[in-house]
Amino acid sequence: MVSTHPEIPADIEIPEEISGLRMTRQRQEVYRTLMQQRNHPTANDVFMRVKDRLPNISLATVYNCLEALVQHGIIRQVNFERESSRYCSNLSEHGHFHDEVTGVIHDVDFKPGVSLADVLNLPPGVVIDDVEITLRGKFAIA
Amino acid sequence: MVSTHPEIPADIEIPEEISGLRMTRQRQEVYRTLMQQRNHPTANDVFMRVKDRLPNISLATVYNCLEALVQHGIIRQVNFERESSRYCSNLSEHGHFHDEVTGVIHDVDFKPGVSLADVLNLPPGVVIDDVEITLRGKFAIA
DNA sequence: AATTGTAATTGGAATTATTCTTGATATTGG
DNA sequence: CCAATATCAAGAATAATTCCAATTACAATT
Repeated sequence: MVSTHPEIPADIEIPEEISGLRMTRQRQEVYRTLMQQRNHPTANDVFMRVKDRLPNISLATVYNCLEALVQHGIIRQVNFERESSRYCSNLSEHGHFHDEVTGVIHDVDFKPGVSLADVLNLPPGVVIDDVEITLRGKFAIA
Repeated sequence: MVSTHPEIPADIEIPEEISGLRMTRQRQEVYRTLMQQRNHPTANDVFMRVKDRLPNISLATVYNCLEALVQHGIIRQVNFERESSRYCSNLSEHGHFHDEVTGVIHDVDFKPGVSLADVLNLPPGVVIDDVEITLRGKFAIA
């Protein structure tokens, strides 16, 4: 099943600091946007949305904030082909299904209890730090 | 196990036409390079290598050739994060393991008989056209 | 409260991979 | 052979992202 996100309150309480990262106003707003807008927005999408609350924020700052959040494991960066990076606050390990018709990206969860090693012939002795699973396709005409 | 490639002869016989694509000299050389150099070269890597045989070829032509070959399903284009695209003549369905230490990319085969649907909770009714599995990690210190 | 050092932000310039454009060249079908 | 079409080369253009230098904010001391 596609993961459904729990309802996100319009205003999220964001702590002063998350895993060692100082949460400045800009970072808070970037993070809040990603919590609320779970459709994998690009940096520019986030920029436009955050401007409502911080009209003076610059795109470079949005990039900086996104990078800082990614570095600290607070959000995930997702790449599709050569398109703009997208960002995602869903930290649970999951893949992405990219609907070729609508362009919408759906999170796809792993079935419980499966491990990659069950599926792939990994080189012996590897330690996997990160996995990216991307599917492209369409919905069958009903 | 990591897929090993069969030995590639230094000079490969390349037909005039592959799956409807006219194999011009430039496309032949680009393709030959990918057959011989199986370490997932970038467009620029291919360019530099092909120049030995076709000194007048341009980078734009290499891009054109690569795109034509990808469109006709003769090679695969692989993306890692936001890096330059890489190209790959291994058409069997496989994933990639990106060694963070050395930068080397290893092909990773699926275990026989496994299907993605066994592993992922796909949205009902989807038709998957393409799968991309990318792992990042390192070799454990022996 | 002022000071000092560090980190963050801004705005614009720079970079990089890739695509586009245009005119020249080659190739194929009639 | 000639016309139509496809391909190529060279460089310009583009788009996403990063870099840079100059402020600004913040935190910890004094």
